[in-house]
Amino acid sequence: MRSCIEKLLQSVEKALPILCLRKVFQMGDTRNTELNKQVTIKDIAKKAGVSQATVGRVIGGYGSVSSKAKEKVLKVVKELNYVPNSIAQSMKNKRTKTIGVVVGRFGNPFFSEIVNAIEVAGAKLGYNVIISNTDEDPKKELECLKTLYSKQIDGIIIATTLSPDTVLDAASKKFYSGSIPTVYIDRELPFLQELCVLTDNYFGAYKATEYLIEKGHRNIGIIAGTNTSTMHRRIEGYKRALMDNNIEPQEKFIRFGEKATVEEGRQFTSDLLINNQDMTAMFALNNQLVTGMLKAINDMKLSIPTDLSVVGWDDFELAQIVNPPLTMVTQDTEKIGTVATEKLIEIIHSKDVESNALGERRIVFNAHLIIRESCADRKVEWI
Amino acid sequence: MRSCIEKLLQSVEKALPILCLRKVFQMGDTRNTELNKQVTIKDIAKKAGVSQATVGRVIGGYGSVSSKAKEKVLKVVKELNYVPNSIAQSMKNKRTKTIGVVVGRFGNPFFSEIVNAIEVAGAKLGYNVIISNTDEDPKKELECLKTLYSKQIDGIIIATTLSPDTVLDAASKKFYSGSIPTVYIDRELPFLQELCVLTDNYFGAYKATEYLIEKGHRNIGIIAGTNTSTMHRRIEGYKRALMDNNIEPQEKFIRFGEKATVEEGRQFTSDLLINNQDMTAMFALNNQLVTGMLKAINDMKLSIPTDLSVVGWDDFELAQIVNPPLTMVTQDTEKIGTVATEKLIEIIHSKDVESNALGERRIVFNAHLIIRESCADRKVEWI
DNA sequence: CTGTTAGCGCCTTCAT
DNA sequence: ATGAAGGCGCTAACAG
Repeated sequence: MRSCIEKLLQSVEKALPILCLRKVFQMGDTRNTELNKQVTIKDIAKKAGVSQATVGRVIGGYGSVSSKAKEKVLKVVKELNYVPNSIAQSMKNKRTKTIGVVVGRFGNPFFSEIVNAIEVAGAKLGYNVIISNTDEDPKKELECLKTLYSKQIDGIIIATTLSPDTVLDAASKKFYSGSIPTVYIDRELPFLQELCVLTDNYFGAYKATEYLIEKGHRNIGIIAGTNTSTMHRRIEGYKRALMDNNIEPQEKFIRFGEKATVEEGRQFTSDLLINNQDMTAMFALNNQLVTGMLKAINDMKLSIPTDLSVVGWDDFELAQIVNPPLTMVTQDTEKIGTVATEKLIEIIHSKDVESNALGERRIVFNAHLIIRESCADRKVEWI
Repeated sequence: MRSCIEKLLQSVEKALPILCLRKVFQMGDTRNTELNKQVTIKDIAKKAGVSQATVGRVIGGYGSVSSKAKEKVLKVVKELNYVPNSIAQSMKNKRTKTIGVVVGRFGNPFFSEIVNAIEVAGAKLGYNVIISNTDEDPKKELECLKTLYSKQIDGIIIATTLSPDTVLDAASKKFYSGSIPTVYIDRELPFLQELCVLTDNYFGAYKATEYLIEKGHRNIGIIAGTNTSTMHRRIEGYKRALMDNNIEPQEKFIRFGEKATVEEGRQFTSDLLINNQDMTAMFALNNQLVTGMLKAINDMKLSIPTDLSVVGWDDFELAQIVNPPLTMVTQDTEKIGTVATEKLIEIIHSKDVESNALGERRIVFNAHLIIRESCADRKVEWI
């Protein structure tokens, strides 16, 4: 039964018959011929026996053209398979119909869902999307913005890695505010006037913490990461919920990482568990941290929720079918992406017309607490 | 404890002090002023008291310039915060330093991981990435390609939604082959000569099926989707493994969907389970189908691997910590993305120099079977 | 209704 | 070492 490799190789070869190779070489002939060279408006004009302007009118659908000129042009357009050169168009009319998206890491499902929504919403309105990873590094972020700027994108959607207390020099500020339509997502810089589309992080964290408190937990660990408004607000919500219930927040229950990675989540969790025997619940503040947390708990052979109650942030499809199903705070990534895109494009268009700005400063969506089975009641005899 | 909403609102307001608003309005002044207008080479030239050509030489780093002219220019460049206009550059030298990526859906982690790798590899080599979703629709795919083509991208990486037996008319073929450097990923069209970077799907499916057979399973369900070479090869590998072990593949154990979504996975799984009481194992051929399969199994209150052994395709971080940890076929998404990008850019550059093509036809990576605990031994008394 | 023409910003040859 | 000038492909104002 083992090592049927020879058989395998045979069938692999069979699957791609030699015939294809021949075909391929024939096709090679079409390379670097007319098909390959850009067909321009000039070519159309020459072949149709009209002026470039007339071709432009037909293609652009403005001015007036005699029906037979139009017909001729359209015929040649089809014949030559003409596709307009957007670069030349952009050169002329100063818009590229392209927007830039700048996030920490595209592989992060939270961002990839948002970017997916951005692409879909953008495509619907005729815009393409250029993506850029910053790896949560402010220097890289600035580089990305410069590149996008030089590519003359019409607008930017950014989940900035800058912390809310950053001080920007004038040269950098140009790339963050005022010179090009920009919408911030997920994280906001309070010193900028640009629109920000995000989730109510404070309230989401508040609700989740309150829920754990209602279950009788008082020593609740929390792991966070990235020095952003988003994480700050979540921590604030957590602390506030504790205080509103007469529990003093303690730093020993809080871990705050650099980049909020899976590995940080793992380390922080085992760290918290080892150093706080009295901790009965934990809250991980993003999807990567949740994964890390679950790994650590798994490694330590603890069971949820018997040994530890657990709440995560950023729901994922499998959260409802793992054992036990996880209680999670969720945000609507699709909505964030869609609304950010639609607003950005509104701003872009309004700029065409008059000044700009919709006056909106922030659009905030609710975070939802989805209660499943990862939190146990804690009997509190000693209260 | 409940409805502390007033308190919440108060703290929300506190968090964004009114001071910020003032600052914001001051900043508003910088809008639509010089900062906002593109600074061009002409502006630099005028202010530095030299010709445009000299500025070009300094910035482009070619020809020879006197050191004091150079100094003057660089000073003004910094003063005016000059950023070159890539669009104009592209116009001139016919390359945009941008590549297009066309996939079914970015939200799909398999693709988002690949695209992440593409972005990283591309950025390293000075290329930006435009993304396009096709939603697994050939018509949309062609539209995407046309748009990208019109944007004069330097190359394309595509996971085509076309099935291997598609017949392309000449007009469409232009967008798939021969006119612009193109690298196919994950799925290949045997009638094209372009490079394809992908996983050995046949062998991966073969190994996984063989593994199940070794465990004593003979009635193995399989769920697939999207009419692509990828899925075909996986099904072939599965069938071949069965036949090599004297088991006749039966259509009743196979389900093949349109788009390989979570929902299809769920339906197919419950369908298979209901109609085949003798089925003891299942194999889901991509990440979405795996999720759907797990959902269905969960809904039917079956347990893995006691009631059903299960193998999935496309590993994810949580697969090792769910209960039970899942046995999975994995592919190296990062490598696919990175290699596809590097090869594409090689092709782009080779085209500059002479003809083109590296001669490579396909780069195939191994699929790995990661054995965890989702498959049970099946005692086969009746053999 | 149609053609001519002047740029968009940058590159680059040619002449000085 | 430097400046003038033409042109990439398209748009649109202007003239016929």
